[in-house]
Amino acid sequence: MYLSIDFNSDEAIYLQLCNQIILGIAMEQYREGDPLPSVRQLADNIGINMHTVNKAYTVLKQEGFVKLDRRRGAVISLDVDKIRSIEELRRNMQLLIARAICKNISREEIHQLVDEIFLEYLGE
Amino acid sequence: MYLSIDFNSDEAIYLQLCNQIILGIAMEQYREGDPLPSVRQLADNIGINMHTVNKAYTVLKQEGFVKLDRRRGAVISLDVDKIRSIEELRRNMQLLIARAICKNISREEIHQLVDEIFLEYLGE
DNA sequence: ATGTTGTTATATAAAATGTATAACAGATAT
DNA sequence: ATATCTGTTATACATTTTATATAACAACAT
Repeated sequence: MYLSIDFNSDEAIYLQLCNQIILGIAMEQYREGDPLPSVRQLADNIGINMHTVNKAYTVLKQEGFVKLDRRRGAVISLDVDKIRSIEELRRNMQLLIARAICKNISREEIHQLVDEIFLEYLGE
Repeated sequence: MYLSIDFNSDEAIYLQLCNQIILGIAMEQYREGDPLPSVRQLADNIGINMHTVNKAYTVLKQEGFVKLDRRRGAVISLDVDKIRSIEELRRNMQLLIARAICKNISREEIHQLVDEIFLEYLGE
């Protein structure tokens, strides 16, 4: 479990946690059913407060990446609401592509970037 | 100048302004050299504070989308630092794609989405 | 001169973020 | 049973971010 937090980042700690865990799932470091560290363990490990980790886990639960269980703690559990996910992806992608167009980045360059990232994640 | 602000959004007003203006540039509603409304005009128009608009304009300047001029106000002016822009795009795209993979969205579906958005923006 | 720019300063209020303790109920292992 | 581990909830506090409210300034246009 390699979670590196940048305390000087302008990004909130709990969001950094969310993003890195989602990256870990995408890169198949974590799989369905795998447990995450308990909020107290992870907080101690990183050197932050328990509630910051708890907030990250709560967001991940809300967004359908983990389930929280009093017995086993936080467990990777993917709830795939594909329609909703694509809607959200489209909204965010629109903003990224708008910025890209303003910076003279072409459609082809974006396609290539997408392929590179998929290769990096899945070797696909 | 259609700028619609959602006051109930969790997204900060000045960021909504930034994003909509960048969308406007990408969709070629605004072109290089076009003036934006003055901070006071736009603030009055929307019904928000002058400084909120000023912050949006300052961020847009910082990110190379406009130049600010005491004479003419804010003017669309694209500073294209392509290398830096691609780095930023890659970082953000990595997060989007990680989320997409977790939600069983395929590489092909993302390519299609990119094409749809380009069509929407540029008819390209 | 008057009015418009962006800019800067100060002050205030609300919300978001992160920390610090503490306690609770459910589950597990001994 | 007891101790220990879960997530959960509550309270309190400090800091930062966000947004507003006034006010004034220098540069420029008419």
